Amino acid sequence: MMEEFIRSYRVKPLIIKDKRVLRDSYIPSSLPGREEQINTFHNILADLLVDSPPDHTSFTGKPGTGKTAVAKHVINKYKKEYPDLRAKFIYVNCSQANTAYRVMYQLNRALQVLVPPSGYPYDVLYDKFVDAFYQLNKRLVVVLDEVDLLVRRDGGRLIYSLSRLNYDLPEELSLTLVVISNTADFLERLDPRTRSSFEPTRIIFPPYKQPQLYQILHQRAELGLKPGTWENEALHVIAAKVAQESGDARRAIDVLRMAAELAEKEGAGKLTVDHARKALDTVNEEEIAITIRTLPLHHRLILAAIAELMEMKSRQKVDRVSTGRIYREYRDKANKMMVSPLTMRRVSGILRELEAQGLIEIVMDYGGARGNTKVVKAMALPPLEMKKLLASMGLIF
DNA sequence: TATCCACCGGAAGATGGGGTAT
DNA sequence: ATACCCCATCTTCCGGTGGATA
Repeated sequence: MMEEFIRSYRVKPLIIKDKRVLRDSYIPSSLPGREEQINTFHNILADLLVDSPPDHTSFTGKPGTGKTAVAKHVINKYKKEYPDLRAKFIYVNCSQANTAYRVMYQLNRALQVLVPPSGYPYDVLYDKFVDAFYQLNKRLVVVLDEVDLLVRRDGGRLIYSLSRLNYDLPEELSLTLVVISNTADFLERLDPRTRSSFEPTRIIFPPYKQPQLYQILHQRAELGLKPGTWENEALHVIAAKVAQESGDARRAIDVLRMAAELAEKEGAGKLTVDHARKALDTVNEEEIAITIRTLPLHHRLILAAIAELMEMKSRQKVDRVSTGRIYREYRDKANKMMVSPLTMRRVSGILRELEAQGLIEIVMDYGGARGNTKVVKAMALPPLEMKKLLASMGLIF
């Protein structure tokens, strides 16, 4: 068995030419279906060519609609074509830098200022950044990717202070913000003060349609797989399914990679429709397993409680899986494990977190005299499988 | 039309664990 | 050792909320 395992990985790849191309972090030289967005953003930055400040810009669209790729693509182009531009581009991903302090830390680092990653007063970092900015004497374009994660904690104070900064700057300096977010209403959720000093040009990223997804997959296959090792029909199958469920190019590319790996492992000479179909299922389950594995203890306990109740519901033993019902089930489990349970307020919040991670589906139930509550409508996996998965991670019931 | 259920979810504060500077 | 910083997570407090019911 061990030998078999080793052999399967020592086999010389027959299909995959360049694995990096099959990852979503790879940025190809052209982005099918996003020509309009590229054009718009390109034109906004064109102000830099006549040394005037570009407008603030916001990118909005669901995950996997090419926002980050377009931003990087256009910026790379400027860097390459106009190396002497009196401007500097800074990219910050707010999924890691999700507080004002950490963003400021990144900005300082980008300007070669060394500051500690924590422990300092925020104002000191801000002042150091402004000093370095003057010193640099170039226009700045700051990209804040996944900015919703920052705004959720910070309430937009950083965006406010960075956009306000422009009013104090001399003619030859400017700071342009490019904010990238997954939610369309993120601008509306900023506080009014911020919104009046920060009015970005909006670029919208609609989900990919099937033909565009096919083009994207075809492009990746051409670059990442050896010639003649795939059936075009397999790409069509992936494109069709993904277009129908989400239009998420990242997922489509993940599925393609998984399909190629499956074909490779089987020793098949070609990536077929069958591999595509199998990959569509596998990717989903694996993602769920990974998400659950990284969940903190109480999240898991709550998920286990939900699985328990959902199963009972399918046997008509429970009529609805509501917050209060979940809470009591969870509390019992926690007590049994000698863990002190969290409060209901917290559990209510965790339910929203589990929903955001795609593990459960919630609907509000306005039950009149029965009161209002969240009700779990569905889980990402059937309750029994969910229980099995949780049990395999050391949670015993 | 007032009441009331069973929660919702914002705000603010406590807690504890990371850090720097002196 | 002491006095500051930042920050994620959780608790406490509490004013809503939609619609069935009286």
